[in-house]
Amino acid sequence: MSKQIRAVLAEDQAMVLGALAALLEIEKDIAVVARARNGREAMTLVAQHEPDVLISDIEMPEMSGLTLAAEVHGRYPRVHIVILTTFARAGYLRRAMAAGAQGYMLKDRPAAELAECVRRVCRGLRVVDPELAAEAWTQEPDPLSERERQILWRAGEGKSGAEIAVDLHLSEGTVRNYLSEAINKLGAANRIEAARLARSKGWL
Amino acid sequence: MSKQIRAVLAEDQAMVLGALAALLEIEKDIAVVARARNGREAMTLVAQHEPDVLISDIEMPEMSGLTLAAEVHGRYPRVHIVILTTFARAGYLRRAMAAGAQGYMLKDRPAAELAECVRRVCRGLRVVDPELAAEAWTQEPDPLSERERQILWRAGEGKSGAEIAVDLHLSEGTVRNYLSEAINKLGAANRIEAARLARSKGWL
DNA sequence: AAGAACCGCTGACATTTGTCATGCGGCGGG
DNA sequence: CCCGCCGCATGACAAATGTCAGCGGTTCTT
Repeated sequence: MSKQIRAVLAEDQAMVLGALAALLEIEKDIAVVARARNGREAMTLVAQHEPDVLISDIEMPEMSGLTLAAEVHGRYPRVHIVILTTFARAGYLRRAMAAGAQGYMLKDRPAAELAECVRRVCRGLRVVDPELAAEAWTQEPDPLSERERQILWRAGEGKSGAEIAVDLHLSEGTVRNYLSEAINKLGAANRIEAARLARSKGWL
Repeated sequence: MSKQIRAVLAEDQAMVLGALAALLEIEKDIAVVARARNGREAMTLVAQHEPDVLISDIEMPEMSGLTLAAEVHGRYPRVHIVILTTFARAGYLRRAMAAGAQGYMLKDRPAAELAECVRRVCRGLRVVDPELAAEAWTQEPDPLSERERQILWRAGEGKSGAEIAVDLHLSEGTVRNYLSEAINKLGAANRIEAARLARSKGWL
């Protein structure tokens, strides 16, 4: 029997952080050696403890889990990284893998899978939600142009065509054209649906 | 020493659900007798177990935690209710209290507070985040009628007037009127802004 | 029974949004 | 050089959205 797996946990919601730690502590072969509430704190704690694995959320204040993953992977390549997030977005998965993460877990999955995922990752395996992985390969990359992105973003915030035009120094007609194009590319029925769709794919 | 506190837990993210359960199970005086992943399931399980306390998230599929709270409070007034959510919104708090909840906890708070909150609530006390409570008194109350809420919600999802009309068995004109009224009440420029505003205040 | 307060409906109207065809100037590659 | 592409623009039109005034029916008050 090998030694315990030493884990650092990063998650911005304190209650969830504590709960996840409790969940992992149930496992006799895993020990949570430190807890962080944002990316910067996590970086420090990883440096201090050089754990076997870092389990991190993505959307955190100070430093995103993706940035954190990249930095940790660069400086401490022997620390395995598991991203644990709410968002099943192909774009996030792509970036996580590029940042050197070995695992990408969804908070939607049964609690039991977390410990199992940690173990596998520490044995050098990759663990990715199969459905999401499939989607990441299938999914065409972001079809939006930069302009379309800017415009769709503002539209999603409730701005009118006129306001967006002023914002970006464009004519109102042009804004309508871009919006129409974006709606069409995304197969949506109107700007709102288009914005929601793009957001859900991680393109906004 | 009295008997263990029996709790039902409702939370849509399975991993968080499991983790919170693990967190509570650490306490010797609390037992999680059932776990639900949405409001409807929770309702059934409360009926089956008639627990001492129901701990529920707000934003869940099938049935919102607020609706759930109201139903449970109506049918099983002896079940204490704690709302556990990410959102520090005065409107949510207000509605939770109106629905008969005794506790309103934020997922931001330290993990240790959860068990303590559960104990207090079971002793008949109310537990509310003090900062949020203060804000709830300051803020003007929800100006939206139930209809306006239903309609604004759907509008915020990108549905057209026609779709909403079918959804709610109303005429399209009526939908437009309600929407106009809501936009006006909220001081917004259009349905999207109105929906965002209402959401941010916890009125949706 | 009269009035007030709602709720849902209609019709008319102005404005915003979505779609299309088309034009203009700059820029890079054959 | 000339072609084609790209970003931005127009104009014209249909459809969706926002605003208003007003109508009938129900329920609650008085």
